[in-house]
Amino acid sequence: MSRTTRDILVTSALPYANGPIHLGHMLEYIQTDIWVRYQKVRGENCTYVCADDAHGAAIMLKAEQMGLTPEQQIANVQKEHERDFAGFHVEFDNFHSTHSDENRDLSTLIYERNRDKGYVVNREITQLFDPEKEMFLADRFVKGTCPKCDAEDQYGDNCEVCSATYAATELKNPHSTVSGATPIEKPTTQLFFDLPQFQSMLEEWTRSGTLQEGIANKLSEWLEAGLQQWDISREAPYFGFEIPDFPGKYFYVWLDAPIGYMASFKNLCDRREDLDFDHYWKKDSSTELYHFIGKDIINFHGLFWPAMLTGADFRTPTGIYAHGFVTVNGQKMSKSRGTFIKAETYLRHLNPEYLRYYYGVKLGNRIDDIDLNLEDFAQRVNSDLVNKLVNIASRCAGFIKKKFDNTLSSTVSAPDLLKEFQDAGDDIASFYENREFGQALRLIMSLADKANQYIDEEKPWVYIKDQEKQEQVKDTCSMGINLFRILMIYMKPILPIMASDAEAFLNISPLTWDDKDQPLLDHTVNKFKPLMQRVEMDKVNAMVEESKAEAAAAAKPVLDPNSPLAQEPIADEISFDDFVKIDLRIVKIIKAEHVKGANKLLQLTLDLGGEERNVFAGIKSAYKPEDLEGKLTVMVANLAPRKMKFGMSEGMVLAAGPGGDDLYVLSPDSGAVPGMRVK
RNA sequence: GGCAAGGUAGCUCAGAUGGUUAGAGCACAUGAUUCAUAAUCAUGGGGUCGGCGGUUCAAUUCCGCCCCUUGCUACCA
Repeated sequence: MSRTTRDILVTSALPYANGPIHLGHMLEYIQTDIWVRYQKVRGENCTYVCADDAHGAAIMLKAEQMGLTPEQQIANVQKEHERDFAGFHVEFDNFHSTHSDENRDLSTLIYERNRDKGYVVNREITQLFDPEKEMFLADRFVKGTCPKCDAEDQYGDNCEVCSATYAATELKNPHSTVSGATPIEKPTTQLFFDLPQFQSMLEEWTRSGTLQEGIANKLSEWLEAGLQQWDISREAPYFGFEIPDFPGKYFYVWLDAPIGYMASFKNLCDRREDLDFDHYWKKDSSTELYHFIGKDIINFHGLFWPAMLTGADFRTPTGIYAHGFVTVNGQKMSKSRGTFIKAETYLRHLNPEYLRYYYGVKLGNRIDDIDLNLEDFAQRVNSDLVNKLVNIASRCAGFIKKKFDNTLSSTVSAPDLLKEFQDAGDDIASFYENREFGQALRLIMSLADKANQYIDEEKPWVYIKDQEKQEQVKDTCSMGINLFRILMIYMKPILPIMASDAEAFLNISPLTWDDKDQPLLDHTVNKFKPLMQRVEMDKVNAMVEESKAEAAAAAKPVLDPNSPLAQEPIADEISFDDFVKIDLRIVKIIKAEHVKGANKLLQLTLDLGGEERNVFAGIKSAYKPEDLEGKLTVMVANLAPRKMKFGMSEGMVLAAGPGGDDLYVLSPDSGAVPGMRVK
């Protein structure tokens, strides 16, 4: 079979470097990875790149909240992201970052080319500005009362109660969610990408036929409504790339995010002799370029991105493949229900190939949402993979080992069946190619059923008892193992680890698609070991419980490790009755003096409003006696007297702080007089 | 509000340019079997295909209205 090898470049959307990967994200990376592995097992020259999306105000603020620089923040997150992807066997050829030299260069290049062709215009607009934080506020950072229905605490772009949409400047009682300050309106000059100039180019491009129907519909909606200019600049402070000829302004994160695909590939090309950047990205390139994305970002990839590329004389994508969202047990992922499951949490409990298989079963080439029903997940995986697929090898391997020295027979006992399995490869391949993974798997599993039926009919466990029929049993089981081998070729994009374990069992080099045509004859295999354990519902439930606990813990504000609360957590709850036992009183310090021989103590004479108390306080390191005399403070008046080395202490004054010179005696607001109870 | 997608057996989903008994897998029931990780094989029960109305000889499939779910509604990453 001679055919030209395809040069294919594939991307998944860049995960935002703001938080952890969860099972919703994983749908896309698993979908892409399956498709890429399919291309590779078919022998195509397929490259899969991705990167962290590292820019934007949200990341800047998140870093600030964590007490980190944005660079530290994105480095930490990238490490976690790469770990999680590897955990699910998502095999990128390169995983880079949008905060990289390559991306800066390419973003600048694309910007400058578009600018020089007149696709970038300046315009003055009015935006909300946080006077305390001294930054312009995106809609999501402004909250206020809905101008339509008066619902409180609504975001700056639309109301979650009456679902009205409006401009942030229309909100009543707006406040900045960053500082709490009332934003003011401030004029600013911004750069706009002149998208309307690409109207006809985009109309043509979206009708070119390679887009999914759902995407084409969606895009034509926008195209019919008329395109608007796109604001591609943001004001400092902003974490991103400063615009070369516009100091103080930065590229909007969505400008440089898709360019991150190119940057990641560029970064890889610089390390790989066989990959040439221009070959893939030049205008009219013969290579294929596919972007896997979620349905929420169709506009960026279907309108802005091809327009920007065209304006900068680069090629446009061959295809944009959008998928729907993940629901869990039929509902939106929920932190309180424990169905907002992080990749990391899943991996602590379950085998990643379970999820790869289940998502595979659910995935088609449409934009429908996908439900992860946990009961169904466990049953489906167990039934299909363990009971059905692995069972074929498992039930044959025993005979081959015990009776035939692990050696397969030299003849094919059911050539028609073998041919059926081989011929199905074309249909399965075309399902994979068209991202109809569910249909591919349904076909594969129906073949697995046929293999089990075949073994059932041949009854090796009966004939093994008949000395005359030994060869027949060997043929049957060899046949079964060969059928299993073909199925593993077909499953390899979905289950890479099980495939490699199967290769070890079969004692063969890594399987490729075309190996289906050559059965294993007169070949010695290795000892069979279980290739997959069943999903246990207990583990699924434990994962959900852990996710619940994580969500509850995350709901509490993140504490700076140096904060007082982190140093000394709040003590166990007490009742009001417990509290009123403590009699706190305002006192006046009428005399304060050093204690001879004491390192830490000052001796205070306190006026309790008619009664005097002698109290020793360990505050010498922070206060001079003369600074204290005449001050009002608070004491515990009913504390049992305690005999100390230097005399009797009749109570205790209240102070805060860790100690040393970091101590602060409490003082009441003016007006309080000695003897008043504090409660 | 507008737009889009979806609402088919207990669960997850196929499917039909309108036409004989609407399909699959899982789950369930019965029987067979015991080689296999309590796996496998055979048979079976189960659905007025979201609701109402219309077009038609005939609609779950076309049209209209309604209900429910999800998403989008461009300066939000």
